[in-house]
Amino acid sequence: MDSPAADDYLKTVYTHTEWQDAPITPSQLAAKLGIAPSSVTEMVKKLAAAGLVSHVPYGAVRLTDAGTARALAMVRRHRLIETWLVREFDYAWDEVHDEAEVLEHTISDRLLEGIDARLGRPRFDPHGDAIPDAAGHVAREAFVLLADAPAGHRGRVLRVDDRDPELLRALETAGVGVGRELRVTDTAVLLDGTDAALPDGADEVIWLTA
Amino acid sequence: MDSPAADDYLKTVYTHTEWQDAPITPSQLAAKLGIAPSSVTEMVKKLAAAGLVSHVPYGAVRLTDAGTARALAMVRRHRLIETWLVREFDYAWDEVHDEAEVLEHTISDRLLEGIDARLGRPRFDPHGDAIPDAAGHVAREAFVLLADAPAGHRGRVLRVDDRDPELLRALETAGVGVGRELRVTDTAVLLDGTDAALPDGADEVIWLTA
DNA sequence: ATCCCGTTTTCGGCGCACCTAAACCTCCGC
DNA sequence: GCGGAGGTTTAGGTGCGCCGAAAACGGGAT
Repeated sequence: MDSPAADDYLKTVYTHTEWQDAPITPSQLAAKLGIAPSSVTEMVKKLAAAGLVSHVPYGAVRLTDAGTARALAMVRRHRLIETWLVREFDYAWDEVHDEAEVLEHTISDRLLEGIDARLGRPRFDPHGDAIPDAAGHVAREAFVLLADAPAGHRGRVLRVDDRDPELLRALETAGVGVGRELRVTDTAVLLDGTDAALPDGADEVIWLTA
Repeated sequence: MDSPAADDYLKTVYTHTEWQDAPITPSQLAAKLGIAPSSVTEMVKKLAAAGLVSHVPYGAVRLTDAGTARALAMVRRHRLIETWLVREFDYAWDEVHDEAEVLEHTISDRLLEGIDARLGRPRFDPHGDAIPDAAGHVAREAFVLLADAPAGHRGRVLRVDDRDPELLRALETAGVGVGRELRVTDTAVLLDGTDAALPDGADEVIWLTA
């Protein structure tokens, strides 16, 4: 059970629980992968048979240790490739996702290692997502979703979800990027003391330090 | 009719006639691609229907103009990637083929352009094969296969076939590389005036200037 | 306690690229 | 001019990952 498709499932299950708690359901998996729910049932059955996920009928999907290891390897590939495209080929942070999505399945371990070495073994990608090291270890920091941050909260932007390029560009324009300090009031989000005028939906894709 | 598989067929048909005249037969195609002859029949039929190759039943396979354009694009990708791996990741010239074989299908036009620019738009790859430019133009020089070179012939190594890594390493050891000058006598091949002691089969993979 | 509705699964099916076995052409040697 | 060997094609079949339609499940609302 090793194929690009299987790797995509594992990676998607992993990233789902990276910034929230609830395990992923089959329909959520289908939506994120852009495929029919019935296809998910089928693939999940195979992954479960291979010991990569655990799944009881009509229940959620969880990674086993073996599945987590495989997922971490894919996440590492994806994020290293994104970092590399931004640093060495001047891709903007909203342009790297699709290319990385393909290359993560096709680059050899050797080339990946070469890229990692050349980049100086970075621990975070351009969106602030942690890059697992070759052994699968991940840097972690306490976080809160901007939408959940209470009035008065101050925090550094830890991470911006990379799935909506348009939103990413809007944030760029607004001056919001990984590392920037934000302050939450009950009516607005402040950047350098003034209203950041965030685009719609921004509070659902920005994570701050807790 | 555009798929990695189709591109592999087109590329293989193209490269077959790059250093010799006769058009490729279905069985030769099957052998080079490592698949069954019947699979070739099937795919060639589809390629012919798409106007990419011409083929009469029981006959050889030839590229149409459209097919040639597609083949040149693939050859360009393959050779640029090989060049890049050697120059920027210290791959040896016998190690690049497999990685390039995969990446040529998955790298975007944009990234390819970035690689081309970064390499300074090279016109030859590490084996001496010409890299078509983005418009499909190829540098060409008169050549002769070492096995066909008459006694007394002197020439610069234009190209070494890259399909046999073991042979490539043996040539490396013997000191034979692209650009080296060879002299053919009726009993030996001389490099710097002394017998180059070429490995078996070497004369079938080395091309010299005519 | 029951019903209902959204979620999940089952079922049959598709396209792709490949396979083997068997039938079929071609053309060379006699 | 014919037979046969070798190359080519046809026929039938496989695994993979996907689909839509319809059946089955199960948890919240009544």
